[in-house]
Amino acid sequence: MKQPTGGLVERLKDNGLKLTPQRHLICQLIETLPGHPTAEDLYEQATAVMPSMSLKTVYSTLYELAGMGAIRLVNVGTGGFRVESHLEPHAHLVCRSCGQVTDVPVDPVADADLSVLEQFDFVVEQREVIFRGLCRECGLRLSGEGSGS
Amino acid sequence: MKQPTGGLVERLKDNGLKLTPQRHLICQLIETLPGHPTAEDLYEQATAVMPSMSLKTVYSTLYELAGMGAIRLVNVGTGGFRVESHLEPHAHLVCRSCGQVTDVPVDPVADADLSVLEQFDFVVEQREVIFRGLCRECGLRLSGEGSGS
DNA sequence: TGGTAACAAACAATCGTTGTAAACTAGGTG
DNA sequence: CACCTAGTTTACAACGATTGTTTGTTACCA
Repeated sequence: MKQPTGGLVERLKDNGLKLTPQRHLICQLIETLPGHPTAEDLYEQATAVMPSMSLKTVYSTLYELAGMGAIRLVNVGTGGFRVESHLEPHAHLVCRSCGQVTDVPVDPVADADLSVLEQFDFVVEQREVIFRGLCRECGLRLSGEGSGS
Repeated sequence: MKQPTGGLVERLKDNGLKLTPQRHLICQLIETLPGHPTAEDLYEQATAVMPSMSLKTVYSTLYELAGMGAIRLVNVGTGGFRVESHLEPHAHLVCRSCGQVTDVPVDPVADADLSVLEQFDFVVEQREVIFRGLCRECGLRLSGEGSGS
């Protein structure tokens, strides 16, 4: 079994989708850009290389990739979703000031007793853990502004 | 023992805000409506009683209540935020088919070792756990449609 | 070579939300 | 009581993110 680490392009083809230049570029960008880009981020980067790229194409391609499980689209409440290409279970830190999203390579729910869920007859397919607060920079900046002068 | 005004109205007054008829109604609705209403839900219910109610007033009041910590506004990725008047730590079940949000009275992160967070210099103020999947009704409905018994 | 199906582009429309400015309301003052 | 002021609500326009529609454009096949 090959681990599709950088295999977005492969995944597209495996799922019967054509590898168009637009899709190729979007896949490359997803694998290249650090952090959790938004659709808009990808669009900006894409138009720098391929000016004719449509924002609609970015959205369509993201939904195609998400539909085949190659990426995840997460909504952390900062307006718009973000592309998650790192699929192992992990948590997110979301800064309430700058909106930055950081991966925490730990699954806080892993050891939890989830037997309570059974009584809800709810089929869990995915879970999401978000820690909201202030990142280092925003913490320093805000406390500096507040007490300074 | 039903509290006629509930706690939200008190909180408003304690925070120096006037208890206008609009705010009173919104507070009542929040305490009355089951589940996790959206701003739009509240607006619908409110206009049924007070037709002049503006959607903007609903939003403003919600942000005022949230600002004083009387409610929480959670975004579970179903478009728009939802009002959470139940503030104890708990998780959410979100159905990917019908969008229904259900409280799970358990805090799966409670026992987790969060010392990893220290290395990120991130001040956690709040946490959110979401289980995504299919609720009972949607699970039955979809499997019924799919396999056609 | 023309036909066809998949795809991308342009652009308008939609949804949830927010900004603006005008209008209203309650309480205090003479 | 008419008037002032601060806080509040309203109508309405605007906004950012996303989606629908329509019209090309492209690759491929008989």
